[in-house]
Amino acid sequence: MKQVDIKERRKKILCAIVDSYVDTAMPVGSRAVSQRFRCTISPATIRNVMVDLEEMDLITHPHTSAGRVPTDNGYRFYVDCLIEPKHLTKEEEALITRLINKKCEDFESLMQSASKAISMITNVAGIVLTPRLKRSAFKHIEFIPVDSSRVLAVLITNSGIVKSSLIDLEEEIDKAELFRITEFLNQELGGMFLGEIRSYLTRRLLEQRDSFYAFLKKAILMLSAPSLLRKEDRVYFEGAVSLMSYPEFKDISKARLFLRLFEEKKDILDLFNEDMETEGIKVHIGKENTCKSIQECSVVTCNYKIRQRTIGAIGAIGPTRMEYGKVIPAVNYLSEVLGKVLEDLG
Amino acid sequence: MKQVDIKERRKKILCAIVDSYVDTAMPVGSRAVSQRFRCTISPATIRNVMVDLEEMDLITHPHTSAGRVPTDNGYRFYVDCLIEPKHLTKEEEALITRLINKKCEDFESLMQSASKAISMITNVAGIVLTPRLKRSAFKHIEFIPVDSSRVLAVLITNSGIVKSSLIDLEEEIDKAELFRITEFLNQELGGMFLGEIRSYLTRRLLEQRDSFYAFLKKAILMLSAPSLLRKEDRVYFEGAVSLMSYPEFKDISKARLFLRLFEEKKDILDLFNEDMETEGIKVHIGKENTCKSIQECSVVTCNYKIRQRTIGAIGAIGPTRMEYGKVIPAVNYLSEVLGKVLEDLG
DNA sequence: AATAGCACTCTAAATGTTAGAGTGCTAACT
DNA sequence: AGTTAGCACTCTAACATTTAGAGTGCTATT
Repeated sequence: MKQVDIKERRKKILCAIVDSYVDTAMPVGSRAVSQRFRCTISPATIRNVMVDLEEMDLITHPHTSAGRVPTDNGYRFYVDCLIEPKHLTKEEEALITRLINKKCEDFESLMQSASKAISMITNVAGIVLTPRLKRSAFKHIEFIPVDSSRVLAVLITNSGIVKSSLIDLEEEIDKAELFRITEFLNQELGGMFLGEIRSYLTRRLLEQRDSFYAFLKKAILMLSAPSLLRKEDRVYFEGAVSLMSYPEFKDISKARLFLRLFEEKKDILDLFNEDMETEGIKVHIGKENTCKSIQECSVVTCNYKIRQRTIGAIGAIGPTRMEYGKVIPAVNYLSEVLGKVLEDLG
Repeated sequence: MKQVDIKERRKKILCAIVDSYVDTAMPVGSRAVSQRFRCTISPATIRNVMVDLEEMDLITHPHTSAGRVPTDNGYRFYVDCLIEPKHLTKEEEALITRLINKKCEDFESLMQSASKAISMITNVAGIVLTPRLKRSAFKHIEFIPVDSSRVLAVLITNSGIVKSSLIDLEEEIDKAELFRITEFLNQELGGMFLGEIRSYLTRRLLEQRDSFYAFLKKAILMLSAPSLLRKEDRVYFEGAVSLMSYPEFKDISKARLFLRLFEEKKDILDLFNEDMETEGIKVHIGKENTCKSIQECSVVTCNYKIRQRTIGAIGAIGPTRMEYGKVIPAVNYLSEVLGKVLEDLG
């Protein structure tokens, strides 16, 4: 019973330290914590608890005579056990709907608005990955002859992505055949996930022979433009610049390290692609990140879906000292909104 | 005669100061300049000339006991009179061709490679504006029925841009009519500049009557999707992060001011759009820029063309202390290359 | 267990000091 | 004349020194 009580207080004090540090970015002294509890606990007592928390590697000392700062472990504990999922305010939800709806007819602006919305609400950088092409479903394809030997393939998916790719056939185009191929593909592939199309068609090819074999082979060829089915995903990244005013980045070399993510988005892509495999909110704190350039940052990600199927991911990134209680519900809420809007669009 | 001689030397000394400052970012002392001339001129003499140059507002003093630094006027004079247009080295040209050709099948990557190429060669940030839609020529349009009342319009231009836009017709689609409209538009508009299409069709509309009037009106309606003919241009911006290692940006607030361009690209767009009106290289130095966030930067821009017609602009941006002698030919060369590649693509 | 008191530690800001880079001026030289 | 050498002077940047105060850890007390 007493034990539980102690633990409870430790939690409260840790919570106070994290909250205060997140708010002010200054190491938190025992006096400051005491005041947070309206002086119901004296600084000396708090100091004792602080020593315990420090032994548990939940907080540290920058130096002897400084206040305490949460460690990565401290944040982890805070995120896992201490914050209850807060909800967004009505105003915040309204802001999101406004931002998203204003631009929802155009795919690019939609992605941009979504990442901007995250960044505005959380005060950290917002990230949105375009729906993964492989996970999108085939809706329609059309081939538009451009000149005597070149064709523009236009692919429409259920996630609202329209991909086009110029295909050089290196021979005269037979319009009738082009038409038959189009008909065939649209009939055959409707609703299929793009990632499966290639193997499906190759399988079909093995079963066929003679005249239909040649036809099918040509159809496959038409889909093989590199940018059509396996185009790399894009990353929309907003609000990173305003992060630069955080004291964490007052050292320009740290700022640069972080901003590099901007130009070299592969690390982000890898991280998000992996997180996409599992359901719901994921939080990566500081050193938990394998990627070195964000080991003083935290990343919050969430998958988003179209018709129950995960198709992409969104997230937020900022210094470990971020308002997890706000960031997590914001990312969560936006993943739902984005899924819905894309569903309507597709 | 003597007068001319003096002026000639002033020029040489200014040139030395600019070159040295561009190279080292340190205020240039009389001794350093003297050494640049292999001590053929003594520091004392140079000091005298420096006083003259300072009176002409071509150089300044950060403080009494510091070396000299070029003013905006100094750079202006340097750019206008002192550097002769250097050519790119073979290696640099090769690098450009390599970067560009690797990605030229895909429009987006082409733009990105072009701006990256500028940034790599000049060591400042590279900027590429997508071809302005209004200045591009109509090549082909296709309407793909998506569901009972919605159609996807796909527009192909001569600059390789493929724009698509979902159109909600709010009534059942008559396939035959859709086909006739497509035929009509493709026949009628081929080669026309997109900026002229709207007014052309409206003019035609006034001449017509009865059945054809209704037909034409519907055709116009089909082209009126907001993102189809008047979609805003995109800005590709590469290398800004590596600029951050310049001493000019060691002050984080200056860095932020500059990076804001990244997220808010309107200023860039305005500047480039204006420069696009005139032919060839334009250089804006420091305070010459109306936009406040780049008043300690210089911008070098150049239009690029398809079939003799200006269609977009590219450029470079960095601190006023940039290697103009390298940046100018690089931007110039890339504008030519980009035009040619786009011509082949379209 | 909780608290008050006190000596101790460490930082950050303020102040002082110094070396050296660079100028401006004057007088001498060509 | 224009050019140069010499020298006193200025200013900064870097380093050392001092000091106030925030915060701790420990011990004695309640």
